[in-house]
Amino acid sequence: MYSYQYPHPAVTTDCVVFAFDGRRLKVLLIERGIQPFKGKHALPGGFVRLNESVDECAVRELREETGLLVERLEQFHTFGAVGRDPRERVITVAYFALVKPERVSGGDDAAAAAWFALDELPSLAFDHREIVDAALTCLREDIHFHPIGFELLPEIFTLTDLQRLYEAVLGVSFDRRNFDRKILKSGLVIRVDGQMAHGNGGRPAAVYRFDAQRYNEFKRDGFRLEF
Amino acid sequence: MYSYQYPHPAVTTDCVVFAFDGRRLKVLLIERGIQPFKGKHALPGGFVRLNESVDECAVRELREETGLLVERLEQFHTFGAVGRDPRERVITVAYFALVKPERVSGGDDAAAAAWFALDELPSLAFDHREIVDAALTCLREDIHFHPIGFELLPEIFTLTDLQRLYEAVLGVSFDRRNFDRKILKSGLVIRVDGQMAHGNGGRPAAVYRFDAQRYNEFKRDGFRLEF
DNA sequence: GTAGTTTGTGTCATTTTTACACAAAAATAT
DNA sequence: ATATTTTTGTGTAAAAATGACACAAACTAC
Repeated sequence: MYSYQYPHPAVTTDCVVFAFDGRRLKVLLIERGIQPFKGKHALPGGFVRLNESVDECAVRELREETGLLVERLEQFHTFGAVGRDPRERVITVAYFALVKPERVSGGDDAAAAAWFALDELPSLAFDHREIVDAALTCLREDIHFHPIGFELLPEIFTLTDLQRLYEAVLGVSFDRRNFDRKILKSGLVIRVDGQMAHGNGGRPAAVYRFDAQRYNEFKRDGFRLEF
Repeated sequence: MYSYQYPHPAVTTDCVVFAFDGRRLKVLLIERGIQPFKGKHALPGGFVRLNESVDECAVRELREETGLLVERLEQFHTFGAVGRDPRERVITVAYFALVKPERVSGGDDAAAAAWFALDELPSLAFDHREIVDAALTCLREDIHFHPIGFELLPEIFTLTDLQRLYEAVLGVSFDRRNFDRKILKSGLVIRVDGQMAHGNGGRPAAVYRFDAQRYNEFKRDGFRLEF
């Protein structure tokens, strides 16, 4: 029993984990094992402990509930409406993460966790649908400033992969030649020699990797990819 | 006495209120009347009540402590490190607001509140310095997408005023003719006829006001002012 | 091998950006 | 009053970025 002179809300973290399967953005959801909303899908998350920072809580809860150990969790909004949890007053700090496709069906012990395409989300517990929508909005703004491909694509990729990612996130489509020109001019990607991407049902494509140094400069100074 | 089965942190809100005096950005601070950090300067803010949303708390606390009733408070980050308050575990949700200069030395009953230039901030209580810095970073990103001049400048203003605002926020300087051309082409401002801005020690300048409709379009669709 | 899919490649017109200088109007100093 | 200082108003030319656009080559699937 923990007593306070004034009433205290509970504080949780929730994580919206995005991945890209080459066509669509996906989100990692768990199935709730307890009431309320037992059996419904929800974002991985849980209560903040007093001896951990909120950021640490987000990382820990995500790992505990899905097996994913994520390098970077980006806090994007805190949801603090009255009544968003039927049990008690709960304020949740929401994070999003980007993971590479290697980890989507990977060896993580994500028994209860599963990926859902953004446009085929099941009904979610609490206000988690609103949280996912807010995360997506945030990602769409972020993509203008941060070269997020680094975190969502495999180590090596084709320019078409990168273009599909941008198109999926922003919901638009680009001219292939103009897109390539812009990306190449930025110096963000480096061509990987002696390798081609086969198996797409067409002419093999040149493969690229991100230039980590240039990538970090962009993260620091801002990156402007405007279409 | 309020008791819980598990320990709960306290949750507060803090507000970074920015104003622009024509030269520099200023921040509204209060002087703490109680321990801890009694006598030190701090951001206006306080504990979230269970019957109000976190957003409502931010508005209420700002009004109670400074007399300012702000139309829009923008939540930008939640600070959740362990030990950031010596009394107990406190997580704070931070907001920022922009106010017009009319309200800076205005009739608000802001007895204990005072404005400080950003580059002359006193030492602050808690981690509030870090919060101010984060707010400024956020404002610098925001200015690229939102025509914040509407909220920081008086109803009518000169293009030089607007340019000084951008220069103060971003810490750079622009060519006057190129700046004017870009602003005018955007259609964001409308010239106010029959009035000139005298008293600046030079040739009188044409005065402008924001086009509210165009302003709202920009807020919805995004606004790109790149220099 | 045939059809279908995907990649690689370049140019031109338009738009946008950047750099840059001097005269006019007012305030200030003498 | 007069001179000096400060601030505003105005245009152009070169460079860079953007957007539109088509066809041949390399592979896969059948």
